[in-house]
Amino acid sequence: MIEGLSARASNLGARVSSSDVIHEALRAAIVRGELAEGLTLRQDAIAKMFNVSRIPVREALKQLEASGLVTSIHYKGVVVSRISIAEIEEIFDFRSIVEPRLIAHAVPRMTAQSLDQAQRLCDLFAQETDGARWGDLNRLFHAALYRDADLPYYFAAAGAANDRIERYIRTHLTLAHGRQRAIVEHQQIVDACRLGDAQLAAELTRQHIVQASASLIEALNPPG
Amino acid sequence: MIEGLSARASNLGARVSSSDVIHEALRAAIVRGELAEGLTLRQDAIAKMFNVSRIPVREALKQLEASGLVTSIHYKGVVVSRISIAEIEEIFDFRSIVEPRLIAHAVPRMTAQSLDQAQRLCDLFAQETDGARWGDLNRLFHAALYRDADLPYYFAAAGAANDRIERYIRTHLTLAHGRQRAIVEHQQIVDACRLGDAQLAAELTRQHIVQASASLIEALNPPG
DNA sequence: GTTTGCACGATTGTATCCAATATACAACGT
DNA sequence: ACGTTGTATATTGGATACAATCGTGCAAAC
Repeated sequence: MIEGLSARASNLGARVSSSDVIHEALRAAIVRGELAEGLTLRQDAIAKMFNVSRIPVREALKQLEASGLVTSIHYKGVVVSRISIAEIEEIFDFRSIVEPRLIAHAVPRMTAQSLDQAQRLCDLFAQETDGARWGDLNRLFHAALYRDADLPYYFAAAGAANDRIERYIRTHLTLAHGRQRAIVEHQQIVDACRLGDAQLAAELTRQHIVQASASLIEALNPPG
Repeated sequence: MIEGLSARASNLGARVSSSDVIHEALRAAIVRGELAEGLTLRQDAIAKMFNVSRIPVREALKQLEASGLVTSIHYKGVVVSRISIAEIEEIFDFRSIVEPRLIAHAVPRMTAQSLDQAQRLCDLFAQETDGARWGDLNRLFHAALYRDADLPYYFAAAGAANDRIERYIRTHLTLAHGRQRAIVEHQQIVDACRLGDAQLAAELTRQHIVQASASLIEALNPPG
């Protein structure tokens, strides 16, 4: 009788609050570099965009503040966090010890399905011509490799670290040199996973991150 | 002329909002285990305690949610996050790779003043008779060792990881065995720092964390 | 010309109020 | 007795309204 409904049923209880929607939208925009560093985010303007009051906007901003993507100044507003070159280096360094641990743990647990998906994302990344998509595909690729690690805290920590520097990774990937190198290194990592060599996969991941950091820092540093 | 004021000047712009005060109070209470896991936090009750409306309370709760200390369920409320033994192990493991990096970086930068303070906290920890203070002193001790590393992202990451498990560290420290061992290991770490041996300090820190994890997990696991 | 005081608008912080939803329990039929 | 339905209450999510504060421009004073 009512079983026919189940296909159309949705989990209404899982409906997200406005503040969560706004939080995610702002997060994505900041991470992708669509909102420049130092930009002040006006509560009223955001509220109007989403057609809500300022209350959920403020809650979203508090969440962003907790993850460090914005900084708030009393009675002045919140601004998209600035990040120094030293901090970028530090966060890359952080990734270089966290992500190898993730992939090393993931390799022995990796299903053929996950491996296929990683390979597919690897190929898509190599073939994609739209520069705006490279950042997304890069992130999806890495996430696919780490998912089977079953280390939620590490996974979240790596994600948070990525959020802080993804902007720069994106610009890095637009440099022909950086992207070519990433394509090669991604394939090497996938191959190591396919071989089941966790140590190799970890070391390649570490080098991949260190390389990216070095070449990005070089590009960012004022020539002289 | 006006330079004499600088010592008395305070950053008025940094005046905290109600929501920040509430956030910090809740955070401290959860971290110390004064608010049990699974407890639902009623906005109204908290608002009355602080004599404010529910708005700043909700903002504080959103911040806590972002750092994982509470989980929110739509239209039901926020509850103090439960944490599984597997997660506790994972977070200890995370600390065991992050904190050695911090101390290794700190050692060559450590001032005599920091070293003295670490030694003082180490002694205070060993002498303190009030069990409720052990957790605070333990945390202050570790923070003192990491401060000079000048790695704000690592420092914050270690702090966040600690927040999630500090409750359990506290119970661990109330076990005579755990505390005695911590006292010895703390002194060894300080000694390594005084010698300027970054590698040794890092390795001792790693072992300190691994030991604590093992003994705590053993205590938590249902006997059988 | 520079500095000081002040009024005004813009913006944030918070209180109060309303709507949406969950939970507990009573009423009811079988 | 048992499960179902209706209803009251508690609680959250969000809108509106107001207070506190900041920034700016402008005029007055020196």
